[in-house]
Amino acid sequence: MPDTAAQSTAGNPLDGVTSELRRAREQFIRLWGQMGSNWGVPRTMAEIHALLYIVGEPLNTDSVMAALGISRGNASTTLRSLVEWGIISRIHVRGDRKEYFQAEQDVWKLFRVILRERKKREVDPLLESLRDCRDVTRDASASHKRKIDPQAAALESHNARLDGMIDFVAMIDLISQQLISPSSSEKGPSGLEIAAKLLEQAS
Amino acid sequence: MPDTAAQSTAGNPLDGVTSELRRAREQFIRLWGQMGSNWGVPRTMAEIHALLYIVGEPLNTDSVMAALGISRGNASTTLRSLVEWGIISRIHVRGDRKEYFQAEQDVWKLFRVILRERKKREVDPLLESLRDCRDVTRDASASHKRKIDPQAAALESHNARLDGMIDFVAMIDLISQQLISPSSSEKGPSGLEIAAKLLEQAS
DNA sequence: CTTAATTTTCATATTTTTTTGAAAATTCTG
DNA sequence: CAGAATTTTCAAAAAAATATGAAAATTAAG
Repeated sequence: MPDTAAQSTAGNPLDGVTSELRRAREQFIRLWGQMGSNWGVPRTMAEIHALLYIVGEPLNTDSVMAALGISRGNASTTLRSLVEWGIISRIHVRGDRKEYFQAEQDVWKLFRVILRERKKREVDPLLESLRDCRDVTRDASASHKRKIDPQAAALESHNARLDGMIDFVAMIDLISQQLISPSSSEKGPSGLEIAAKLLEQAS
Repeated sequence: MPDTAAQSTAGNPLDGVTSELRRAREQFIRLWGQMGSNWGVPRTMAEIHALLYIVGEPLNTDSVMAALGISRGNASTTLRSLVEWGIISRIHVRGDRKEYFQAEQDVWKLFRVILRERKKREVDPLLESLRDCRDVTRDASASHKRKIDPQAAALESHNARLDGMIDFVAMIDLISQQLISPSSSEKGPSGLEIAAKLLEQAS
């Protein structure tokens, strides 16, 4: 018997519930998967997360395979990746040798985790690279300025644009830091506080 | 002669400048393209935007093709898409029949445009779909509560989770609206004001 | 209206991303 | 430690996303 979801005997968490509940779960999973691919997250990754979030309780690999109709390799790889992102956690169920996975249930915490990871993996490296890029024309600008070089103006405005972009990304970086910072995560609804702050000026 | 960038006779805006400037431009374009694909934007789309942003002046389709080494079809389609997003604009140069394109130079404006479009295209439909999804189990919940149904608890917690997610997305939606709103865009550095507000609480 | 320049379209090709599944590695269990 | 259950790996396959380029459509100019 090939090791695929179709033939698996593991319980499919989308079975054994009322048809409305099942339909709602499937719809949510589809939605979340779609949204993921809009934002550069592999569909299956988003779908597994959606499944674990909406089912609420820990599931093992076979259940995930059965619920989403995906292969063991795919499930294994994607689950691991989700664990690495800190979006789901491994759970050990007493009396069962299989590993279980469960999703963070606090949506604001989830948001903060994703923000932290994307900042670390994408924004920080981008900022560093942008600064390296800025350095390419730093000395050139000085040397051209002394002569009355025809390229000087182009160099000036190029640097201004690059600085504009760097300042912007640095600001995004700083804001992310604020949203991620422990003070935001330890006490209270946290993310909501920040949101409220932002919305104050609506008046 | 095939209609490709390699054989094009149009001026490549990455030529005819000092080697530092050229290198800086190419590096920036690569970076921005990479960042784009991290966030679900086709690499070429991000690269064209990067090119127009960093060169600063309007370029025609042939120049874009030459600079990035892409086909006419690709350039045409992607430029159009960027115009539809409101990220670049068409420019007509007197005495030249060709169309030129130029990128918004204010990074905060660019940010607001992208936010507006992603909200319109992705967040708003998502929210609507999530609410539809919520409706699937709205009546069910009521009818099951009356009997002492074993599914009632599952339904309850499912609805709670879905509501949590909906509230979150609604909040994101509201914040986006604030950042996009005319009051943010008409007077002053705008985006910066909001950022400052966010960072106040750092103390 | 005709002609030539320019832009758009879209079937096909290419590239990139994602998935599969069986073998290998690992981890429990007795 | 042996054996079985479980998880991971990764080469190959499939699917999805992007790009090409030549033909068709459009647009400006004479």
